[in-house]
Amino acid sequence: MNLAANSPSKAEQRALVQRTRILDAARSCFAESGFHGASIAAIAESAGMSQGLIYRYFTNKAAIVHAIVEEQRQGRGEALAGIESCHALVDLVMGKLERWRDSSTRFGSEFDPILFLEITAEATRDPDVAAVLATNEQSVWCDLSDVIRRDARASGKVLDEAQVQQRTIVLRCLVDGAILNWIRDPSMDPQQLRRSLDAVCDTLLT
Amino acid sequence: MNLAANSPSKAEQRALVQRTRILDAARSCFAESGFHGASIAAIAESAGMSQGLIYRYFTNKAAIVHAIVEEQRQGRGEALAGIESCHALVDLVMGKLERWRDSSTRFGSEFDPILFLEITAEATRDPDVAAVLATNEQSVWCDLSDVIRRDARASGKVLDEAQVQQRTIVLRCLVDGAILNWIRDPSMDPQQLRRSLDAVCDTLLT
Amino acid sequence: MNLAANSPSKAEQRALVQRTRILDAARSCFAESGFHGASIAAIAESAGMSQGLIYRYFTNKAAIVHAIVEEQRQGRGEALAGIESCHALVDLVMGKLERWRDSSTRFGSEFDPILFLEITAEATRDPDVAAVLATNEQSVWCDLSDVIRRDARASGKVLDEAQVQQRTIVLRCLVDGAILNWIRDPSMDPQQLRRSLDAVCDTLLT
Amino acid sequence: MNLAANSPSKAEQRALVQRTRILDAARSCFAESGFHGASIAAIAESAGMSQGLIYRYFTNKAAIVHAIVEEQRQGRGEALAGIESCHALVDLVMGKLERWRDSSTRFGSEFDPILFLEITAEATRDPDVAAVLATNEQSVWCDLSDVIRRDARASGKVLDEAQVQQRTIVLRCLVDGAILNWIRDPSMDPQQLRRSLDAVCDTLLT
DNA sequence: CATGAATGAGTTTTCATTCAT
DNA sequence: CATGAATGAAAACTCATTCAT
Repeated sequence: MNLAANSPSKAEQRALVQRTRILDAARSCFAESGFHGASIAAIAESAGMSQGLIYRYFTNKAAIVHAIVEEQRQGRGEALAGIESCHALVDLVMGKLERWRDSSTRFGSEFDPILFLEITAEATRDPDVAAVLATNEQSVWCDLSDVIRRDARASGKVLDEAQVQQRTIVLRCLVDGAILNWIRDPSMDPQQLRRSLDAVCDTLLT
Repeated sequence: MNLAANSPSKAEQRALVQRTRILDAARSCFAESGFHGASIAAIAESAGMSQGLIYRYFTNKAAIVHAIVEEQRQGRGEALAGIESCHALVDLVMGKLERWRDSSTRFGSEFDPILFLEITAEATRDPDVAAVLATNEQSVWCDLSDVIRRDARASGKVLDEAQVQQRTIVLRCLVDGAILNWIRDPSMDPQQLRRSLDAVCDTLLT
Repeated sequence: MNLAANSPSKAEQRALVQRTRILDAARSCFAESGFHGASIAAIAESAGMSQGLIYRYFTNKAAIVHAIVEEQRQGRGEALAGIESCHALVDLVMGKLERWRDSSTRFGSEFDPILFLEITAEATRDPDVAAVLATNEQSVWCDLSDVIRRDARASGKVLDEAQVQQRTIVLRCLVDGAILNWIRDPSMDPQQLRRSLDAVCDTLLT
Repeated sequence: MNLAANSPSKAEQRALVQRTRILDAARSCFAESGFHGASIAAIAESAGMSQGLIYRYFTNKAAIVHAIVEEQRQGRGEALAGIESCHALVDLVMGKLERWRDSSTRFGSEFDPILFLEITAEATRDPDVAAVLATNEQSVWCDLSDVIRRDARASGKVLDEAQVQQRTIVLRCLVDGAILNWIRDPSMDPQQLRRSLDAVCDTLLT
């Protein structure tokens, strides 16, 4: 008997595969047309299945949106988890942005700046999305504060709590602003952006 | 006949009033429901006119969106035009954000951060919107660069072109990031955000 | 100015006409296919208009059902209002049943036994329908009791309240049962049914 | 070999069990949501089996409806078969109605007044159902006539055929009307209803 | 025998757009 | 100039039925 306690059954595996197919399709459709602009029909076609089948795996279009939101939240959390310094953070963000621009076909649950915008906008309408975002903001805040503290410690400085908070805010604004500008101004030079962010990071330790 | 060359006729004046009524309504509907979520019916009702009349002044729903985009672009330009220093810029942005949060009925052609998001997202889909945005980015870039230069001159510093560019990028990211964070994290303390931005502005002159 | 206080405007008149067109179509579709079996598409086609237009006059399919229920309720009330004796009641009911059978194309808001069934069944599911029915039952009860009392008085008898109630129940069951049998057994002889009901009415006065 | 001519094989027995499970589930779903409102999915879940399996035992959803109709017909026949007098009939009907109201989970092949309505309504649409009902009406007619005759004989009266027919009609209307009223007016007092029906039965023998 | 994933046609409902008045 | 009734296409969602496993 290889039916160990938690090993997924064949049916469960298939269900997972299907959910993933739908989410992959939804992600790309949402990024292309927005949450409201993308139709179930488009997602179904992109996923290569009938519209009806989607409703076997998600009760709602909203449920798909929520799943995407949750997925992006997790991705953001995992990415931040391993970050040790401000410069590493800049490197991470710039890397993701460049990888995103290069891949015409974005697959996997990779970070997508347009989805990031879409989710933020949706949060002002859908309370469920807002709730997920609110919770996430707190953990992001903690992660960034830790980065700031670690960075300071590494360079032999001592920051009081007020200083940590201030710098955390700056870091957040910088990162979010970089993402937004990346979208708003596709002609922006990545190298220059990266250098600018790094420069601010340096001053954060002064 | 006082119908001199450029003085608008009565009919033209009326047309302008009507367009403004529609745009006011559209702005609030778009901010509330998004470009796709807001219906012509809702805009018409909010404008206190029939749906059909809207099509006398705008050929399309898209045309209304474009007008709103253009309007916000102008507003941004005018606001930046009078700015003399980084700190004044921070003050301007924070003032707009706080005024927006306080006004339950957002009205007039005031800056709206949600609309700002919506427009950015739409630019990735509608090439016309993207074009307007791209043009605008350049003039914003010039304005911000000027602010940086003026600030430097005022404090007796001399910056080479590379330094100006780098600081301009930082300024842009900070401002956009502040707007984004304002939406994503409604619990954020405005005073703290303002102090953080001011702090970075100080370092920009060091 | 012929715009007297309550005289309906042209628009209101048109709206009324359209509502009536829809209700006429709905009545016949519902009678033919049942509340759930009849589609909005069928009603729209039967009414000779687009599906979308129906939603200008009724918010819901449920709203149409409710309007039909209300309409039948009123019809029943008005019909009962003028009844003076049990025999007149039997005559009324039988007349309506025969007229219904004869008219292949049932128009107007005439009583329809199949709708009557459909409404009763729907009341067990839709609380709104149930509420209308419950209220109606009371007024029907009063009307029938009055008929019983008047009949008794006319034949010089005195009935105590318990007797009135008992006979009212019998009357209700007889009428409803006649309607049900009329549907269940299309081969039933109307004359015989009428005689049977009349016979019971006679005994009610004994 | 004990597989005598008519003894059902094990497979046949199983098939019977499965059919019964499906019909039990269908009955309760149909009573709750109506023939159109109840989905195969709901029936399958209620029966604790897959949707596909249902189609091994019934070709159609319509086939299930027909089976339910047939089943209720048989139940009605069997119930009437043992009836000796009008009062016994009233007792039977009232007993079934009260038992139905009390049982929150209606189960078994017990009589269900809502199903009774649903079937009658369906008969006006589905010719097959209408045919079953028509045949049934005749046998019910015979049964009721017999009850009338027996009752008369028991009380030493002689009725000519016309009288028997008239009273049979009254009996049918009373019973059907009682069922209909039971549904339409859930606040009705069972005792009073029973007394009223009994009172009419008494007059039928006068 | 049994499953339940999959389909496709159908459902109700919405909405940008047009046009007779 | 202004209305708002009307349309048709498309949206989200449901469901009876089939079929590979």
